[in-house]
Amino acid sequence: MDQVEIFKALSNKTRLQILTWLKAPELHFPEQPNADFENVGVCVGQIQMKSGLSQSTISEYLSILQRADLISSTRMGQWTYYKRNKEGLKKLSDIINTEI
Amino acid sequence: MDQVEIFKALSNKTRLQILTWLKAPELHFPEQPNADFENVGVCVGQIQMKSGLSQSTISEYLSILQRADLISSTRMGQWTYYKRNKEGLKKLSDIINTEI
DNA sequence: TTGGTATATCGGAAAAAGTCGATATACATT
DNA sequence: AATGTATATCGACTTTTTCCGATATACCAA
Repeated sequence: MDQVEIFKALSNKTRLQILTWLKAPELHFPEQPNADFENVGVCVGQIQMKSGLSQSTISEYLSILQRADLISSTRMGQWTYYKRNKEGLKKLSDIINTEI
Repeated sequence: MDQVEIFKALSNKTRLQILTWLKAPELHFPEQPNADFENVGVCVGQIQMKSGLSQSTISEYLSILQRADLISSTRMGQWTYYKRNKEGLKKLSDIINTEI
C-alpha cells in the first residue's frame, strides 16, 4: 500500500473520527444483536447515523479506509461490519517512527 | 494544531520525501558551507533542486510542513534552512498510537 | 545605491477530493 | 416471485489541492 494513500485516508475529519469510534465501539455505538464489536466490528448504518453524512458518502469513506488497510470488513447477512485493522495501524506507526 | 492538517501535510509524495531526506540529510544532500545539517538543517535551494519541482512549489510545501509542526526553519543571511521538528513528530506518533 | 541571489507570496489553470441523490446489487422475508 | 432493508456504485456539482510563472521581499556585495 502506498504511503501517500494512507495519509490521504487520514486527511479528513470524518474518517479520523470513524477510526477513533472504532477504537472503542462500546463507548460510541449502541449494543448490536448477533455481532460483537471486538470480533466483527460495527455495521455501516450505525457509523452513518453517528456521522450525520449521507449513506453513500460513508460507504465510500469506509472503502477508502479499507483500501489504506486501516480497517477491514466482514459481511454477515445484509450487513457489513467494519473494525480496525491492527496490522495496518501497526505498519503506519512503524512508518512514522522509522521513515519520517 | 489540527490533526487533519498534519495528515494533509503528509498526503503528498514530495512532502513525504522531503521529510525522509531531512531525516538523514548527509545521505541526500551535498555538504553545506557554514551550516551543519544537525543544527540548522538544509537550505531551500538544495531541497528544491533535489525535488525537481519549481522554487515556488517547494517554498509552499515547506511552509505546509512547518504549519503542521513537522519541520522548523532558521534564517541565516539570505538562506532559510529547514530541519525536522522532533516534538511535532513525536506528537504525531502519539496520535497514531493512542487515538486511532 | 545598484545589482545579484535566495526565498516568499500571489494569481491562476488543471486535477483531485468531498459530498450528494439516484440507482444498482445483495440478501432476507413473505 | 415480490417486497423490504442494507450497502455499494454512479454521475454530477462544488470545493480543495497541485503546481506553475510572475512578482515581491530580504539580504548581500560591489
